[in-house]
Amino acid sequence: MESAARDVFGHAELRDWQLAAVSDLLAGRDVLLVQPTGAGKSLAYQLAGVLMETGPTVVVSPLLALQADQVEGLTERAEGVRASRLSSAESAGARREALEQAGPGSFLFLAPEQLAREETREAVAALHPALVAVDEAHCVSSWGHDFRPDYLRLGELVEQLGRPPVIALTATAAPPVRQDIAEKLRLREPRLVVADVARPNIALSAQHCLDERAQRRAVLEAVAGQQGQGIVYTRTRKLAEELAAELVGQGRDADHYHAGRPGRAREAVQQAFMAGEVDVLVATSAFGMGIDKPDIRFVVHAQAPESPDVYYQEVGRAGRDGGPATGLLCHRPEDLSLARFFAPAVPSPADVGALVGALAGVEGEPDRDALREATGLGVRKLARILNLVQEESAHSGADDPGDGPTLVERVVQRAEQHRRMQQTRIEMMRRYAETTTCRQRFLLHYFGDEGEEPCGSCDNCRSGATAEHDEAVAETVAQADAEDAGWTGRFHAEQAVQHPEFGLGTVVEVEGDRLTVLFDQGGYRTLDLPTVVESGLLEPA
DNA sequence: CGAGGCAGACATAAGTCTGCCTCGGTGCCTTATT
Repeated sequence: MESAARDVFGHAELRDWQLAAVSDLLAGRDVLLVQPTGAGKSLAYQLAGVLMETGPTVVVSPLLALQADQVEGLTERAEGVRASRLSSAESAGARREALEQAGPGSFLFLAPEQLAREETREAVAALHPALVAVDEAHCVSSWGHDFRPDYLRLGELVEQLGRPPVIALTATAAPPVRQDIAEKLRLREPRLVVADVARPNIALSAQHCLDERAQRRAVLEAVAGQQGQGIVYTRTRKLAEELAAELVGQGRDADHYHAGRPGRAREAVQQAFMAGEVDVLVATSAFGMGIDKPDIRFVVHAQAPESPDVYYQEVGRAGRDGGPATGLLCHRPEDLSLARFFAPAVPSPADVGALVGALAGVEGEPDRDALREATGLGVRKLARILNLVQEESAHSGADDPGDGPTLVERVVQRAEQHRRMQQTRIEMMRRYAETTTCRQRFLLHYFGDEGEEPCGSCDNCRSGATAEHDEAVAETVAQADAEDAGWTGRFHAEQAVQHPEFGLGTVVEVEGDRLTVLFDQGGYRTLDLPTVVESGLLEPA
């Protein structure tokens, strides 16, 4: 491994986790790798790929532009390594050539939609791939459920490739996202390699705004006080354009980026930002995936995003070089209404029933055109419901038991559960915005890290609010102990618990007389500890 | 879920108010037209 890293990639040394991941893959074991961008995540699958002797490596990657970058980077950096892309943008000739040249040690990049096409999948399977890498694997969880449903099929599709070892890679993933990835990709007892998620050089802060005008003013003032390059994230395209125009009016080199701009303009803006010609990029969530720019000094959110997951991913683009950086969230409660609107809708029992009916008696992979014909559902809705039905069938069978809930009911419940999870993530985002304690620590706990030390650099730590909060918590506990209240010390972070309504869960955080639990069924919930203990609601599982 | 635009009511001038409607983020892919 080390000589291949040196000879092929020019890397003198490998990190321990890279060695561990590669040797697991070579031994045939699946890996789930959670490491920040720039840490050398890609090298793990690339090194394993060149060492595979029986076939090529298939890399599933979400964006065509990202695939192009990866292909280019790999061919340039690695001595004598073949890499190509398979997408709708390639001519028939280029596709044929890519498939013909894909031998052992080479790399084939494609989107999940390509693997979902029978023709492509069969051609790729015939190459007997020795390894599958799923890059930006959080997309499985964040996009699979509604936006790009083929992401949810990856587990099944990879099995049809002969099921070589699979490595899933992502920069950030909270525990339920990790579980979702492992489940949906059908990973087999994967080795979990998780990096320390702390980013101590990013000074976090949040500002509550009373109305839209105050919110804009807060953003513009924050940017005016910043040196170096930065990103302003908005939730709508319109706001991105307006804020960029105002910044230009103030004499800043600003521009805007969103999916509504023509492809060429997007490319040009991104390049200008990477080259340092644009100071402030005002963007929707369209900007960022695959961006590895070390010297972004600030990330300002002009509106609150839909979850701490998304927030940390976006704010985490600041200060990759380890130098000082800031992350400011300008928020109003109304921001989250947009997030609620965007949460995937629960399909109606009638639609689910129509699909379940149309599926009756169908063997193997159903013909989607025929299903659309039979149900009258649109492509997207159909894909979403079909995923839910197949998930539920795989989980507890497609047959309706005599007395239990029917398949249709179970599918609707599954969708409701997913929506509930999403809603509680929104609620956690609200709590982050409004917290009076250390923001870094809040996020670390959310991502499953137990550290108790405050960061010292966020707004709450600097104002003394964290210290005040921690003192009050300690006092509450001390007083309860003095009164022998009986609820202190009963629960701790990471502990498995059971709730009569929400089912199994894991304690995320205990703060004095409140605890936050992540439930499999109910999502994130904050409970009153004395009540919980008194009524015996929560049992250690 | 909430913001913003528009029409119409109200009432007699250019304004407010109400109700109704529409819109809002991420990207593959395919196919038809310039």
